[in-house]
Amino acid sequence: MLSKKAKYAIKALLALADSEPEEPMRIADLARAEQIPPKFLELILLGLKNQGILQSRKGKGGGYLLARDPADIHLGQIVRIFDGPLAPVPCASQTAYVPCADCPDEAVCGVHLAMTEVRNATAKVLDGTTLASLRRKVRQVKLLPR
Amino acid sequence: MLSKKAKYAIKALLALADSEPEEPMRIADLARAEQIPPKFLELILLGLKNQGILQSRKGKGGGYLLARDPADIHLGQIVRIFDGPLAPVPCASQTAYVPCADCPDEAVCGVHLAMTEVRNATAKVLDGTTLASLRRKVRQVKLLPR
DNA sequence: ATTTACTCTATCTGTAAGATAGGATATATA
DNA sequence: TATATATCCTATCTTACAGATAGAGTAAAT
Repeated sequence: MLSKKAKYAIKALLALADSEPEEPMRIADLARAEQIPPKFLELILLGLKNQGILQSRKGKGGGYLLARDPADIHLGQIVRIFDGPLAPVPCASQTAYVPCADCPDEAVCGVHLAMTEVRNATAKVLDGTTLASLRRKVRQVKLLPR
Repeated sequence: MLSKKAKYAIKALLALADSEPEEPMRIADLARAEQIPPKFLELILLGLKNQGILQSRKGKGGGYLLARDPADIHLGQIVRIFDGPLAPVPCASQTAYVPCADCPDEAVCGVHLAMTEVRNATAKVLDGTTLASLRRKVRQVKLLPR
């Protein structure tokens, strides 16, 4: 399951990627636009800032803006920040590998084998999706007659 | 994250698929072989039985055995039993779809779009893997020189 | 009858998610 | 320099769930 934090983070980042590049957005505005509890969003944006995804400006006219190009911000990174490794089991993680204490031989473990495939499939999608590419897809759908 | 229940279930089922087809295995033996807390495994096997994956025999010489052909038991089914839908968000689930209360238009939601891709990639792996196919892979690795 | 092994319900503990509160700090501008 | 504005940061609350254990009940074999 994707946590609310990760979900809200993606929504907020997407909104920022869709707004004026040099114009900061306030927490309160972002929260209202994306239907997110403001104080909760505050925490999330702060986390994203500490990870170098966002930058902030204090005081009047302040707020948050993207610290990097939307084409350089991958969903995989966002999800990992809030929900940890993508792999369903620690022994299948590439970025945060931890062996199972009980497993005598990982190479021959069915769970390890199957879950490594799941983690690779997930990583392919999330590390292959950027804020820019996702925004592009959303826009494409918006143009479609419905 | 894969729950311990789902993980233990897969391990136990794999062990059963690897044992004599008509010979029941006792909870205690299965627990020892797979390093699973016995009373916890008990619950898990019971669940699998109630879902028609396993059958059981009581009394001396009793235990659990597969209720179906290993080629007919898919990992996706097992994971769904214990961990619910594969999709990271309910609005991306095929088997247990629930719309987001706050989402005005799902078709145009970036989270929905990306997470649908993740769910499809995950389902492709897990619904495409059976106890039989997984056992085959494990055996293949076992034959490899290491 | 007795042993064996599954069946079922209840319960316990710890941890984490989701969320809120409120004071501290920095910045713009009058 | 005072004041309004907005982020920064830490603490805390509540609830739910995962993981696990206990123990009495039931059915089958010998």
